[in-house]
Order: sequence, then C-alpha cells, then structure tokens
Amino acid sequence: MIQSVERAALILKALGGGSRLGVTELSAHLGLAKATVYGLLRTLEDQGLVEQDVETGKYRLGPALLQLGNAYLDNHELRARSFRWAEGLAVRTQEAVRVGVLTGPTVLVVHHVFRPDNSVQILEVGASIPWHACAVGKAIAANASPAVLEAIESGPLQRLTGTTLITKRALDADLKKARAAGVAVDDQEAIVGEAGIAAAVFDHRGEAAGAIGVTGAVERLLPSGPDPDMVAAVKEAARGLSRELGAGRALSRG
Amino acid sequence: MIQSVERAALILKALGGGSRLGVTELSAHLGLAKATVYGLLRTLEDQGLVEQDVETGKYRLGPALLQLGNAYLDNHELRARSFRWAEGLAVRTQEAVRVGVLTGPTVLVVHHVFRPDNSVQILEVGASIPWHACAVGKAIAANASPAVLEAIESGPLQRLTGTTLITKRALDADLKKARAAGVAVDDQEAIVGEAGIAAAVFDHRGEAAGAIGVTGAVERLLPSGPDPDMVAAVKEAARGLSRELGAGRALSRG
DNA sequence: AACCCTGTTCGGCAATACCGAATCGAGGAC
DNA sequence: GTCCTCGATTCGGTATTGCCGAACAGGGTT
Repeated sequence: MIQSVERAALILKALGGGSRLGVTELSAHLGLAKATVYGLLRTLEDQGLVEQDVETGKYRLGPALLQLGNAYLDNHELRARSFRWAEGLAVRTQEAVRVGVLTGPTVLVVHHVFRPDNSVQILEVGASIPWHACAVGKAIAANASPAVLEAIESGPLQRLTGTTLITKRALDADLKKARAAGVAVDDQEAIVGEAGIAAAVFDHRGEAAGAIGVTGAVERLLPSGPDPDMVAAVKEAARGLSRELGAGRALSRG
Repeated sequence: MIQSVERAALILKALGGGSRLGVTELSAHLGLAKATVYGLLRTLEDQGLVEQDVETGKYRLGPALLQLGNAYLDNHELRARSFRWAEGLAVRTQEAVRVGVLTGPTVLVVHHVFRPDNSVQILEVGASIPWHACAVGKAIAANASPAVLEAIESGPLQRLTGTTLITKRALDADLKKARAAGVAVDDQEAIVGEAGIAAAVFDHRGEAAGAIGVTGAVERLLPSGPDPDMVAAVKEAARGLSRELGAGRALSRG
C-alpha cells in the first residue's frame, strides 16, 4: 500500500463524511503533521479532487469526484442492464425501485426509479444504506459468499428503528428465510413506515452482483405479510436481469 | 505536487475516460513502469477507488467514487439553494432546467430538473459539457474573471454542430451580447434541434459561481429570437438565486 | 494593540516509492 | 495436448521523494 496515496484517499473520505475541514482539523483527525496534510491537499486540489474555500481556507471535495462518480456509473454493467427491468418493475408495482450493490458494509444505490405517482421525490443514486437495514442489502447478503457474509456481519450493526435486526442470530435467521422465499423483506428496519422487498441478481459466475427491489409504504408492500404480486414481480425482474448478465441455471447459492 | 498522488489521480482519470484498462495499458499511457502503476492500483483498490475485474484482471473505477461524488453534491451550496428556483423555473417555462458550474474547460451539471411533460428523460447531473457549446457555460464565461476567461478560451474549442462557435473572435462577440442581454443563448451549438437560455449566478463576492438556465427544442425556446417570457423567467431565477447566495447589488461584472 | 488560531513555507533526514528484470498463469494456435 | 505469447504480479536495490518539526504570515477576536 503506497503511503501517500492511502493518506490522500483518507483525506477524501474525511471530507466526504461531513462539511468543510481545515488543514489543522484534518491533521489532527489523521494523526499526521500539518505540513504533510497540506502537501497532499495541494496535490488533490491541483487535480480537482478537492477545492479550497477562498474565504475560510478550508477544504471541501472537488468537482472531479462528481465526474469520476458519473464515469463509474457509466461503466457499470449491472446498472446499465437494470434500466428496463427497473422501469418495468416500477410500472407494474406502482412503487419506487432501487438497484444496489454491496460495498463494504453498506449498500450503494446505483439505480433508482421513482414511484410513478407524480409526487416530488429525491434521487437516491449514490446513497449508502447499512446492508442489514434494507431489503436490497439482505438479498445480497443472503446469497453472498461465506467470506463476505462473515466480513459484513462482524462489523457493528447500527439500530436505525425499533425493528432493525442487530444481532447476528436474528440476521442469520432472516437471511435463511430470504433464501427460502427467494426475496428479502425489510419491515421498517431503516425508516419507520417504509418497507422493502428485494431479490438478488446473479452474474455469469453465479455470484450475487447486486439486488433489485421495491421500496414504499409498509401498508402497501406488506399488507399482511409481503404482497404476493409484488414478490412475484420482484423475483421476475431479478431473474430476467440475472439472465441478461449471463447467469446460468444455478441462480442461487446452495 | 506529491508525485504518487498525482499519478494516482491520473490513473483515475484515465479509467474514467473510457472502459476497463489493464496495468500494461495504463503504464504505457502514463509512461511509467508497470510495477509502479501496479502499486498505485493496489492502493486505489484497497480504498475502493478502483475495482479489478476478477476475470480479465483489468481495472475500472470503484464504488467509493460514487459515494464521494454524491458527498460533493451534498456539500454544494449553489446546488442546494438552486432546488426551489430550478423547480419553479421548470414549471413556469415548461422546459428542462440545468444548473451548472465551470470546472476547467467544461461545465459540470450539478442540478437538473426534467421538463414537466411526463416523457422519459435521463438525468444529466454529473455530466460535463464543453463550456463554449451551451448557454450555461457561456453565461458563466461572460461574467468570469479575465484570467479564467483567458484560460478557457485558449484551449481547443471543439465543433459539435454546424452552429458551434469555435473562434475566440466569435465567442467574444457572443459573450459581449450575453453581457448586454443578461442571458446567454445557445442555438443548437451542442445538439442539433436543442437550444438553451441561461443566466449567471453570483456569490456574495460578486463572482460568477455558476449559471442556471433552460434547455429544450429550438422552436420553443427561440421561436424568432429568444422567447421574452423565458428570458425573463431565467433572469429572475438567476437573480433570486444570487440573492440567496448573498450577492449584493453589484450583480454583474463591469 | 496584543493575542491566538489558522494556513503556509522551509530545510534536512531517511524512509519511501520507483524502476528493471524475473516469475507466474491463462488463453490461443497449431 | 503442447508450445507460445502476452499480461498481471513479485522482488530487491537505489536515490529520489515525501515526511516531519519548526518557523512565518495573515485574519479575526478580545
């Protein structure tokens, strides 16, 4: 691991975590000399990866990151192929659709279709959600390799609402249920009143590349248990998308 | 400029420019030893900034960039404050609205409101557009500091359509017109059939922080010259937004 | 006007990252 | 099945490079 690059990345993540930070704050945060941080910041600024506030002298993330983030999306195969499936799923279920991938202990939303009801909604592409508190995350986890599952389950599991599952035991049971049902369900585990139903998407190696699912008001998605039509729609979308990615017959692990 | 960080940034930009690249391709592209590039890539991968394709061994951009790009947007003051103005402008003009900032020689779209006509549209947030071929870019350039203007005008100016202005002379005249009118106009200079009307947004220092404007079919925006109602709407949105950013009375340079 | 808290610059040390060359592993051609 | 080639990966020595401590400069506040 080359030291200066690693440190530069940590600076970016520190700046991403909150608002503007100064050289002194960053050097304290990272435990480095001020001059070291300053040199890194100068280079990052030169590359457009950070910007310095002309008034306060503090630093914030730079525009090049937005371009690179966009380029990441453009090169994303799962995302590209999910467009028509997500659109169809949204129309059929009349709910918002999310496509996500697992990055570390969080789900990164790579595609999002609004609920087709003309209401004002904010785009969630780029948002990160704790894996254990959303249907998409649990759908991926339920079909992940043992090593990955172990890694994400061993981290701290934050309680977001009263129903969030935060013990390995409860989660393992829930993932087993998800494997049996073919879909994972989130019952107000991230936001009170909001539920989700999602199914894993597999690539040509049979690995879970991500998941697709619907999110919406709990009374619509889980009227008395998961709505069967929605479950079927989600499963079909996930299966179709998997096939497009080249998945063979073995669509599920174990 | 610290060497390894600079090189790491160049790798990211190279990967962002196209599709997957291998160690050898990158080392040839940057003129570095393979082992050097390899070390940088390993570090970048460790930080989630790049991903390695398990099959081909080639590298692509990583998910952390999407998160950072999103964080950039979250911390963006102009963008945050532009939400309600952009929404209002879209409703009033019945056209798509874009808010952009200047980054190097291109305009980066930081906010985008769809044309309110229920058609399927793709979100352009994160997209980069040559400054000289869009109304937003010209609105910013017309009010930029001489140094910035000189920098962007001296670069190569690509012809995108038959009407794209690509000489310094033609652009200077157009910018002068834009300053006089208070809005910049793009008449199919980026895409045939598409026009734009935009006005600069000023921050509390009186500097052009970006621009807001409408885009749409040329026959609606420029029926016989710029539609006066649209011009007025764009100017009002830009002025309101500037005021929110703390701009004083001096809303225009010179 | 003095203080304090920033961001910024400088110079020397040695740790650090660079490079060239060798190794490994996979895919294709015959 | 075997050879060949091309690309990713590893290794070790070198001196370049970036790190650090300490001093400087510039606002804002008291």
